[in-house]
Amino acid sequence: MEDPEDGRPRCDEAVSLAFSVLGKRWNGMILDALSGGRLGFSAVRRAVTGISDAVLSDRLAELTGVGLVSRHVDAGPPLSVDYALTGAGENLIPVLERLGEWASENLSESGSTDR
Amino acid sequence: MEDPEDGRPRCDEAVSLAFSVLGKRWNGMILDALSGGRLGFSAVRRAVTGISDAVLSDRLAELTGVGLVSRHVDAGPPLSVDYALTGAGENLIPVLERLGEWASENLSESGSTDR
DNA sequence: CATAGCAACTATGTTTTTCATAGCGGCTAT
DNA sequence: ATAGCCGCTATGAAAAACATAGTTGCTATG
Repeated sequence: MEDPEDGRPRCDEAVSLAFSVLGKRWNGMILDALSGGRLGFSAVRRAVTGISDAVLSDRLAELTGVGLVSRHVDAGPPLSVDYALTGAGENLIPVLERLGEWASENLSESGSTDR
Repeated sequence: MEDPEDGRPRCDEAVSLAFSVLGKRWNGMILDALSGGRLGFSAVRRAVTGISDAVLSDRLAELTGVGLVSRHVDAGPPLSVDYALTGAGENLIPVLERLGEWASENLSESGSTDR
């Protein structure tokens, strides 16, 4: 027998699921950057200050993998690739806004110039 | 002179600030675990499945440092320490709930058994 | 045309984080 | 007395993130 609802506090599964993607560095910021519309690789890099090419490439692939971002290639001739939020990704936008409000009201700019 | 609103998309500063703390592994889950009330070190560890002592210790110090969690020691004799959300931390709860809803509606359980 | 530059990545090697495991001092339950 | 829980800290290994350089394809400049 396991213990079904044993009263012991636990982190909510859904929240845990959310942070399996948002709890990794940059992911939230990338999604936020894309909330304004589709962007090319370099545009995302510029929007998310501090991220490196290698990591960005990795993150975009990951976000695409979980279905929050879609990748679209236009074989021009001037080949161009752009990334955009999927429906699931767009649903996150309002939550990100709430998060932003919370941060600016409850988190001091200083505090963690860590890393 | 910098470029004030130059039209180029950028990740919102507030969101970026939020993820400077929530974008680190475990932090969001720890805060969620504490949303139900104060907990001792081991209780948090049990609530956040998978975290190790060393990392938990680190994260709690960090969250305490940015003012989201408060640490309270009761020198019993049976010495006990507990952690609780501060006002700032509590303000995050509703946002975490939104995040949870979003995750269960838009994120598939599978997908990233990463790490 | 040659040189330089941008876009979109990949490759390489180093630095940081995160991790599992072990241990410690104080107290309690058996 | 022995074992066990609580709240941590120490240690070394594994994984992630990082800066930097290089690649291919196309364009803009001289």
